[in-house]
Amino acid sequence: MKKEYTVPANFDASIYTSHFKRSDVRIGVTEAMHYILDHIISYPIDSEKGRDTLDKRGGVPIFTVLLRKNLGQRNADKALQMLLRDEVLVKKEAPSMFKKKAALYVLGSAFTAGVKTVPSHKKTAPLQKKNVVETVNLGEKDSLEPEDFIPHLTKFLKDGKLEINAEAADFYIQMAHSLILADVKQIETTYTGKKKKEYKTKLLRNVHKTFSQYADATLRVKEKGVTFSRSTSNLRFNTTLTQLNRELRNFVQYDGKPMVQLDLTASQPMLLLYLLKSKPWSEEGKNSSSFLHNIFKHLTTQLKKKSYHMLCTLKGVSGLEEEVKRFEQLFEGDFYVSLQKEILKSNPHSSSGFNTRQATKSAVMYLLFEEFVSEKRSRSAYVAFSSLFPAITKVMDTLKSGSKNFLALLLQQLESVLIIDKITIHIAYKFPEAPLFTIHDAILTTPEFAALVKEEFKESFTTITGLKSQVKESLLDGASLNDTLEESAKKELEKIRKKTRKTKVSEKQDKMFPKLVQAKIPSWKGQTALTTVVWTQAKTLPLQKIIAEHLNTLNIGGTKDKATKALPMVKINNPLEVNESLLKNTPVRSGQIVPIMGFDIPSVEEEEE
DNA sequence: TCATAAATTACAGACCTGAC
DNA sequence: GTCAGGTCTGTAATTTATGA
Repeated sequence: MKKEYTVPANFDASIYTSHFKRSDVRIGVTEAMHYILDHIISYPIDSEKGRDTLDKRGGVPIFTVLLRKNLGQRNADKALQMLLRDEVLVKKEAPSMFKKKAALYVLGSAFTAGVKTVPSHKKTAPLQKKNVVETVNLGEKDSLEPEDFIPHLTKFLKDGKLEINAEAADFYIQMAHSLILADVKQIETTYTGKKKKEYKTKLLRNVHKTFSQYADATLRVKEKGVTFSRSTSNLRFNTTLTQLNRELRNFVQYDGKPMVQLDLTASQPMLLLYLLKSKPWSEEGKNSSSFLHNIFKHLTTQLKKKSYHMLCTLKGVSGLEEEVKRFEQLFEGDFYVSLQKEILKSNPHSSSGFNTRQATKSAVMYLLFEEFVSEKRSRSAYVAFSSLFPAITKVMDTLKSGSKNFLALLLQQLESVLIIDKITIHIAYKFPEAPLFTIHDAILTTPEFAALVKEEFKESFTTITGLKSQVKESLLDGASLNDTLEESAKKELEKIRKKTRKTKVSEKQDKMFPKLVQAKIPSWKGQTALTTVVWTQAKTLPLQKIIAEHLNTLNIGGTKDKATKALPMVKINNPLEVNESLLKNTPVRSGQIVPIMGFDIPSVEEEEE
């Protein structure tokens, strides 16, 4: 608690506060001004490092939330406002600094000559930042400009020929949706009575939500076109395609033709094998200039914490050669099936986690990317794998020991460089006509080039890594999806049920859509109507269609009761349509409050009609 | 587990309102 | 004019989707 404040010598608070009639306000605001100025002048108090940081930032941060807490909202706001108005303080324009929770301030140029002290009246806590995010990454996020580096991929994304068959996708979504709705009605739960009804209602809401998200995704591709960027951390090339739901990917077309997806089978284990055979941590590795060694070197210097220790441990692992040979043999057949057999052979009792091919695949992902320390080492998947491949497990553990994302990043960078900067460049050179797209470890092209690209994919993978690979080919065709529709719908429902089970059924019933009970429409006729925030909230509702339709029928002074009635079920996909008709037909004046939501989510019974 | 991007929600900060 | 509370808007934070 300070007894006095340090303020600029020529600062006189009474100029700013004398017009306040109430003395407590005068004192409060004066105190606040002094407090703020003192904070600016005597910051940083201690270390050299603090001073450096201050220089770098070019101003003193003030967290408004703390200022208000310490001084009271009114005093803090008024004081800051007046100090800024007369340029006693100047706010630094520094976008995104402190994640917008604080702004940077410096003294105005007229107030930098000398300081004086003034007494403190209140016992006010210093402006500590302890509860607020202290360390903020001030480094700029430098994004690679993909078109400069990988024109062989971006040119197909930019030529406007990549599109999604939105009608077909929408039809598929609706089919799946209705199938799921039918299934939901037959669901038997352990819940009874009211709880059962609640569960189903909630489940239905999630179903609606999920499908409205899917519908949005197709619309996005159609309206916004494709977007792409390349990550600096894992070097992956992210595009609209990588974000798209797996099923919806079947409706993507290039130049009116469907796509063929060429997948590297068991790509992550394969890359692990490549890593284990190359041993970039060994002495020979140090001098090699292959891309794998470069990536490894670069990553170890980047995440250098404990990396020296890590390298020593890696060199000390014995018996690796023999294990890698055994590991490589698994790739002769289907890797996951072979691994599953091996594990079940040696560990017939702890078979859980390796029952099916799919389970084995998940288990492998888990083993690759989870960090196993202390009690986690007793988990069955880890026990089973490590008894079969102790040296490989040791290597993996060591790689994760410095930073737990090391192995994940390493494999992802390997995969990206291999696919994007090596293989696809090679293919593009050989077949310049072939459209090429990537989804991380998969390459997509059109059917007429599929065979050529597939062969080249395999061949250049082998040339670069020295490993034999298998490439799985699948035609992405919306029509063939209908055969597996029921199955997909079941899977989707399972996913949604899992999500629904996570939260307790009875929770949040009354808080479903709290913000939508009332909404203010800022202006109308040619001006902005629904704000984006209100709209995003409105359109996520399962009953999105109702809201806009309903607004159209509303008169001035419409009540919540009126709004609750007449709720037609009309599907509206495009928010813009709704906005426009809202402007034309809704007789509301600027700033008027109109009820948007005044109804509950229909229960299962009501839905049946 | 790891990664990224988009959607969605929460909240800061400025401004507004009506009683006093 | 203040006070106590509100709205509005843009952005940070979180969630949810994708990938492995």
